[in-house]
Amino acid sequence: MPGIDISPRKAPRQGRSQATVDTILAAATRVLSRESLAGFNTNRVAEVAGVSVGSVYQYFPNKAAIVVALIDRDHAQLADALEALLNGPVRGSLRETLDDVALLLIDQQYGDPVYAAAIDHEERRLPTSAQTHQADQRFAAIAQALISRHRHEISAALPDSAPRDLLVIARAMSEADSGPGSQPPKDLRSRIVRALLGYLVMP
Amino acid sequence: MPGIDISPRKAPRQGRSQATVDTILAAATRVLSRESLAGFNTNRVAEVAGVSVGSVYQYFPNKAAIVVALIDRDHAQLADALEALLNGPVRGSLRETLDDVALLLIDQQYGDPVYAAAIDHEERRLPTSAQTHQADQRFAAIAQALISRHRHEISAALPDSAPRDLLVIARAMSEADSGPGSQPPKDLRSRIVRALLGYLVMP
DNA sequence: TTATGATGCGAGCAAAAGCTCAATTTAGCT
DNA sequence: AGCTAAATTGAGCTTTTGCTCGCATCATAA
Repeated sequence: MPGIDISPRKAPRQGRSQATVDTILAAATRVLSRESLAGFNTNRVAEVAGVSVGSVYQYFPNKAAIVVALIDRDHAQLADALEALLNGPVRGSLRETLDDVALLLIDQQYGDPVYAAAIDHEERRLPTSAQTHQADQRFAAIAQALISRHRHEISAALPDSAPRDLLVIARAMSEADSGPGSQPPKDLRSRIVRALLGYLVMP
Repeated sequence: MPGIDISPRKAPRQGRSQATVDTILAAATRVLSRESLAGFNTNRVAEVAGVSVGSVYQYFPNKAAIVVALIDRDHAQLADALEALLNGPVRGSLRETLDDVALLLIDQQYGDPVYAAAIDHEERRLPTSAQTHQADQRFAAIAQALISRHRHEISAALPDSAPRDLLVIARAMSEADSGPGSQPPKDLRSRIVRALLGYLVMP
């Protein structure tokens, strides 16, 4: 089995085809949200999108590529939100900033739990696109900026992989046991802050 | 689709059938280890085990049940190892104990990375068996014991879900980017300890 | 208008894989 | 030996689903 090739088949040139691509991605989101991964197949996506399967495969070489496109979109959105947070007008303490970050991640996870769980799941299995790599670098830079800004409150002997560790910890805690329709535990936000802050200030 | 039923089909009564069950589980482990989830199917498991598919379905109602059996086995082994650690003759400081715990988790993850990744992946998707629930309770008790024993070094205002958080954090960090054949980063162990200890001592 | 390429269609092919079941063999017991 | 139930077999049924391809339609420019 020669890996999964997710390189795009063709780029949309006319306006209507771009609209088709958007419709397909929106439909894919809806299918994942309503029927989870179990109900996610290309025929169903086409049906919900109101286009034919042929059109789907005009722009996506295979099923995986659709999901990767969703992953990339979500990553970019999250990176945007985090950057807006860090570069925004109000700059609070380290704890306040981590609190905001935690809220962002929780919202993303619990806003559409079934969809988020499906995406999380597929993220581990699918090949990483160039855009995914790009988003990862943005995440690392964001964490690095946060660390630099508050270095006086933070352990001097921080591991090199601290940025990545922070993301891993925060995401894992957000994802842990978020079943369909469940509300986030009231103390989840403070627990995430505890973990992140604890990691950072440990001497 | 009424969820996945993994209740056992029949219990082996004779010695040879117990051996068959063991052989099937061993084969399933090998298939996951060598060919990952992509190559994991019931026909292949039967082939590697040297039995017929029919025999597989004599004891496992469906493919998922095979994986759940592996998950339960691994959880039980891990809980055994952790209990041995905590109840063992040598009782070190909190940091030393966490260091041992981290080593255990890393060994489990990197000893057979492809297998471990596959199991981790399926764990999120499959229904939890009674045994899984039992193992979870053992994990919680282990963490609780650890916390009680070192409560003088630990924040008094620890969240109720601290035991679960510790496990989530430690496992997520162990699992993060362990590709096939890769060695664990030299500092992974200390980073896990940093995260756990940081979470526990945060005031 | 007409030529050309882009876009869209959808029936259906082909492969994969989960699982069944009627027939057969083996083990344990009297 | 003879009987019964447990255990095993494996060809193949059935369903699912990713994906193709020949044809139709639409947009744009000359």
